[in-house]
Amino acid sequence: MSDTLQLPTTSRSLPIALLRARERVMGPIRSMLSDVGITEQQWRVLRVLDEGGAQEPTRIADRACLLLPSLTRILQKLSEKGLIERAPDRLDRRKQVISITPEGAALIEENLATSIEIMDRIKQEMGADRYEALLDLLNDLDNAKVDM
Amino acid sequence: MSDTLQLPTTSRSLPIALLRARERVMGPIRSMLSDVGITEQQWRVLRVLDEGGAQEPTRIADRACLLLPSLTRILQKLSEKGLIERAPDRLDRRKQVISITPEGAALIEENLATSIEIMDRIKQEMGADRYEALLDLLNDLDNAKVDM
DNA sequence: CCAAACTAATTAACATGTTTGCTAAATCAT
DNA sequence: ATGATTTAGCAAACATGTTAATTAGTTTGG
Repeated sequence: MSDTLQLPTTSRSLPIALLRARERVMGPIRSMLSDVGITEQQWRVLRVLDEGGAQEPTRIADRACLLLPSLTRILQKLSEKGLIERAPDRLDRRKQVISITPEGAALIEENLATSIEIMDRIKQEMGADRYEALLDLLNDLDNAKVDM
Repeated sequence: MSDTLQLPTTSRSLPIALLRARERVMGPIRSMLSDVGITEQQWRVLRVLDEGGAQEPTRIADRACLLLPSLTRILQKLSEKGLIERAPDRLDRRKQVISITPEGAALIEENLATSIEIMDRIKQEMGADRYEALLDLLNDLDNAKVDM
């Protein structure tokens, strides 16, 4: 397909452009994860636990960009799979402490390289400088105050 | 845990950066739409129909970035609300033709200005040049071939 | 012509997104 | 202290995301 003089409207719509870009990135990652039998969100939770150590659900939700009700269900699934464990917090009985099991850590270990490869392919395809520029702009947008 | 393989921190992780940026943009838009009683996806479908005229579900799904099974349910809801209408395609009886009703068009009319205002605020906050650069990079990413 | 392959749309099943409300526990204010 | 407020987490309800299977209609190849 040759270049068009005018891009379709949807391409200049920020919400849709963000949606499409994310789908493009997540496609290969999701296909990797489906081979392992976990979802994208379950993967994010395991990574947060692997990197940040045992922590409470509220903190996990913040780091993994999940709402607490979603996380509640995800933790139940991960617990059933034997990939995480739960323990009560002794100082604050409202809280729990979630930790990754050896099985969970092994799953991360086995798939980390592939995950990095996928992101590197995208980086190469876009060019490293443009890739970094995109990350900068996305963080800018996240830090923008859009409320009145 | 091995330290030779290190994924980027969340702010330099493209999937998470895309997720956060999108949440930032959609927050105010969702709050506008909840006042009207429709969801973000229902709004996208109505806008596609308003802009592109009557068309078939497959085309709507492509333009609104929705999977066909999701769209099927959304069209049912919009039909119940009286915002769209369905008609059979005379040339190909597998197809339908979906069109927006006057009520649906009125809903768009009443909220488009607010929607544009929200995006303009974000554009101002980021700076117009950076906003446009972001859209360009997102489209780049969408056009990148990440499959092998 | 006709069986095979394909296409459009739907349905089903499971997981998550999102809002709301609830319970229990901790903190605050007077 | 103690009533009001806040915080942590869970559950329910509804909508969408995602994959697989299904139905009905159309096109293709021999």
